[in-house]
Amino acid sequence: MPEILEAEQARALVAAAALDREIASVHAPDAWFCKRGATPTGVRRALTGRTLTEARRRGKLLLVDTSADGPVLGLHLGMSGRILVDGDGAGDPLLYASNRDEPAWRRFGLRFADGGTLYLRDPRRLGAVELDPDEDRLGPDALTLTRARLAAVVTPSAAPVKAVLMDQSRIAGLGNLLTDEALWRAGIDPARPARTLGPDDVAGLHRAIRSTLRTLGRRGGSHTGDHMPGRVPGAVCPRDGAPMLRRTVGGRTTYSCPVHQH
DNA sequence: GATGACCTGTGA
DNA sequence: TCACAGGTCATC
Repeated sequence: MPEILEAEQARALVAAAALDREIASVHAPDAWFCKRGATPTGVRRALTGRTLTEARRRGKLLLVDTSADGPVLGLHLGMSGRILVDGDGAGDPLLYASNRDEPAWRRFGLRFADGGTLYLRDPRRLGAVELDPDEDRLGPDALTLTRARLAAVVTPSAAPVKAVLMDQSRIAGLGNLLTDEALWRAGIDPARPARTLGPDDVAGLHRAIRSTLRTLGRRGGSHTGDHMPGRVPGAVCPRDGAPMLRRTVGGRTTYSCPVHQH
C-alpha cells in the first residue's frame, strides 16, 4: 500500500520532527531487514552519534542524509511499513496493515539522546533498511513526471501500459493502486500495449497521473481514489456502473472498467 | 517481460 | 485452513 504518497508523508514527518537530534542508539533487531549489504552492526556503527540532516525521497524510497559525512540512510516501507516519530505516525493508516503498536513489528529504529524515537513499523516485514542506496536504480520521481518523459517511457514498450507505469526503474513511485486509478481516470485499458498509445493518449494519461497524485495526496493517501469502490469482486464502475473487470496485469491484481477504458 | 518467492496479518 | 494483499528481486 505505501506508494509514493505515503512515502512522501513519511518524508515530511521525518523532515519536520526527526532532524538535528543526536542518535543515541540504533535498534536493528532483524538482520534480514537490512538489505543490499547492510548489517545491524554496520548500521549501528554508521549512525550512532550522528544526526539526521535532511529527508529526501525518490519514488517510494526514503533517503535520509546524516551528519559528519555519514552515510545516506535508505528506508523502504515495503507494503505495510509506517514511520513513527516519538510514537506518532504518518502515512497509510490501515487498509491491509494493522495499526497496533506491536513491539515485534519495529523492524528498525533510532533512539535519540533527548529520549525520543523514530521507528519503522512493518508487520509484513517486506520493507528494508540500507546504507548509501543506489538512487539511480530508480527512474524520475512520479511527482515531477513530465509529459515528455512519460512519452519517452511509454512509446517504445510493447508491455502492458500498466507494467510500464509500475516499473520503478522507468518511473519511480507508482504502485498498484495509483496506477489503476490513473488509468481508470484516463480511460485507458491497463493491458493495452504501451506503444499503441498515441500522443493524445499520452497527454491524457499524463493529466490523469497528475490529477491522481494531487487529489489523492490532498485526501490523504493511495487508497482514497475514486476508483477504490470498484476494487471489490462484483463491484461496478464508480463512473458508469458497468461491472468491473478483475484480471492480473503486469503481475498484479487489476480492476478496470470494460466500458470506458480502452 | 512474465512468473514465482519472499513474509505475515487478515478475513472468509 | 487457505487465499490474498503487495513492492521488489531472482529466475526463467
